[in-house]
Amino acid sequence: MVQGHRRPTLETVAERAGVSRATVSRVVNEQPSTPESRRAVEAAISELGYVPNLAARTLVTQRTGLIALVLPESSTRVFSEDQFFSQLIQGISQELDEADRQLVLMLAGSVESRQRIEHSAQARHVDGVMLASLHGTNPLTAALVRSKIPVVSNERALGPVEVPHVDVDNHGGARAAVEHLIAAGRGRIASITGPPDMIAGIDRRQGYRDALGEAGMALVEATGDFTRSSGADAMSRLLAETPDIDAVFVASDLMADGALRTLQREGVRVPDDIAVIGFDDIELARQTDPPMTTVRQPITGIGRSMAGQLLRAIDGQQIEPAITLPTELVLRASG
Amino acid sequence: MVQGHRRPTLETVAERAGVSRATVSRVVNEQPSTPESRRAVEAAISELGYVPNLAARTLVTQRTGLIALVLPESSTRVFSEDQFFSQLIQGISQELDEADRQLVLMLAGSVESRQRIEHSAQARHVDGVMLASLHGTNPLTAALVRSKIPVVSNERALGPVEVPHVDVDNHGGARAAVEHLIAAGRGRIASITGPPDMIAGIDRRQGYRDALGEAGMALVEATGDFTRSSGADAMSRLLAETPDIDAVFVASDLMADGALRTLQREGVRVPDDIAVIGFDDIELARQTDPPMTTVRQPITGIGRSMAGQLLRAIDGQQIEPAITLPTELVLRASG
DNA sequence: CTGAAAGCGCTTACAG
DNA sequence: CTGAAAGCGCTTACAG
Repeated sequence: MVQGHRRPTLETVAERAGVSRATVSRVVNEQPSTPESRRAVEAAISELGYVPNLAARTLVTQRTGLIALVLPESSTRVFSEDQFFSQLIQGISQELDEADRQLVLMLAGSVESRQRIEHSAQARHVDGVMLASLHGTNPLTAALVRSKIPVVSNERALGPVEVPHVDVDNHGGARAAVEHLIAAGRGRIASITGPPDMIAGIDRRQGYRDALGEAGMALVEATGDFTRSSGADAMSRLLAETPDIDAVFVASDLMADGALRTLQREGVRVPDDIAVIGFDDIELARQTDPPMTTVRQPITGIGRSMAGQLLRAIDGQQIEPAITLPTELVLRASG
Repeated sequence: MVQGHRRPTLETVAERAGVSRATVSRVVNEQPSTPESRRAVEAAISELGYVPNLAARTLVTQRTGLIALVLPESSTRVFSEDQFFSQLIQGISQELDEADRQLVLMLAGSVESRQRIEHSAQARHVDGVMLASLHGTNPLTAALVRSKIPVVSNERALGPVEVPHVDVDNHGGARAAVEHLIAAGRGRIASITGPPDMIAGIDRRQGYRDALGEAGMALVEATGDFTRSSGADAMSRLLAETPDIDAVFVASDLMADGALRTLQREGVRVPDDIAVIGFDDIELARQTDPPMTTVRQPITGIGRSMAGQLLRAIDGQQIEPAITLPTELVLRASG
């Protein structure tokens, strides 16, 4: 491969191969051509080290090959220890890799960054946008939907705008966890809930409430924000206010780890005195003491599915307005 | 703002404002123009909702405004609970936001993805590349340096290639931690080290060795891979093989958390029986029981500095081949 | 300061 | 299947 002073263009390759630019373009884009010209072009390409210029291609095709993932930078969750976003990105990457698309990460922390993202979408700097855990009230969601760029979210929107989404059965998962506790004979079941302005917080709480309601049992709730320390604090409050509880359903594994640490410090035995069940099944759940019973959600699968849906939407296909992936109760020692 | 059927172009704006395309371009790019034409153009822009086409601009300026961050997807660290990458990204984003550049995330897991990244760099799909914790032997590093695209790494390369980097004083930080243990009267100090093929693992281990060597004390080492479970396992081995140790310097907070869990399970008191010091000072360090003494490294600062250096390199400026940021021993209860 | 014009590097009907 | 030509939407010397 010869390195010239400047990058070779289609023109250079055409000259070398003795064909027209159009023919080179067709070979590059794998369109029909005679074996001879294909061979000549391919030889020229590798001799010159030709790589197509993305900008030029984008200018005519109106496709950038870039897919944005918008994350709420300011959220305590993104940059907490929670593995949710890491796993989500992993799933998304797998799918985009296969489609030869490039992931672009955009953090929607400040007002300015939100405007930049909105701007990027309007200018079609990217072909489509994935929204992850933006609170439903975030103005960005509505703005993107309005701009008509293909969008997929990882949860249903809270506000009036409709946005296609891929989510898990938060309600059913929470309900299954609580029903398991009831079946195990637990009589006073509390819950450490997630933020009341996030779907994951709302739906899991509702699952807890519905399960207890059907059993005619009383609600005992403490609110957290999906961080470990909020779980630890919530557990302390529960212990102080309702010392007779014998089980806790915690809306995330990280909060459950915090709760377990509080219980351990207070000398409360798990699960003998109080059973604990988390939600997520991140790696941490296998490493707590005792290992954590939890509701597994297929985070990587959400990522793959979101990316797949978005790719189809960009392709002009009709996509389902909502996909709900199943959860699964994983029994370990804590509850 | 009027929404036409298709996006407005410079041409449309020029017509509406009654000036030439060149004048519109100059106003958009904040070049000198008379107040009157500026006003007319700005009015037309907002009426039409004009947003410049990135591809067209890139085609002529040869700048994309995109900056890549390449992460080793396969590494256990990226998608572990370790907050290192999250914080690094946060720092990078702050800096890029200010410069109005867009971050593009590229995961270098598979051979194919590495080739795609190399390809992207050659094709100048991005203006520059940041490398984070790619093992020095990774062929990608050399390939990028060869392609002459501006590159900055978060650690010095292990192989023969030189790459500008921003790192922390791993050696000095480790040394300070161990010297603190010695000064506190600990007589048999072990270390749980990081991977021997990563700079952070190598340098922190050397800092431990040098501090012990000067004090004439014997080395007691167990190797981990920066994950929590590897820290727990290494601690178990140390306890079994050298039960007389009274302190451990652990090369990362996450491994130190694993070690603390092992000690707690084994009924070993911290710091009374064994003192523990970690490295990183991520949020977790404040939440362990007891709270962790650790070596703080300014991860967000590394990100900002990397991005800053890269931006300067892209700008054609000469940048320093190496920047080393200081670490700081944070005293809490564990050691 | 402004406009006419060239050119960035591709793709894609349109003929042949 | 192939080539000549137009065009994607900008920026930027060059005159004036």
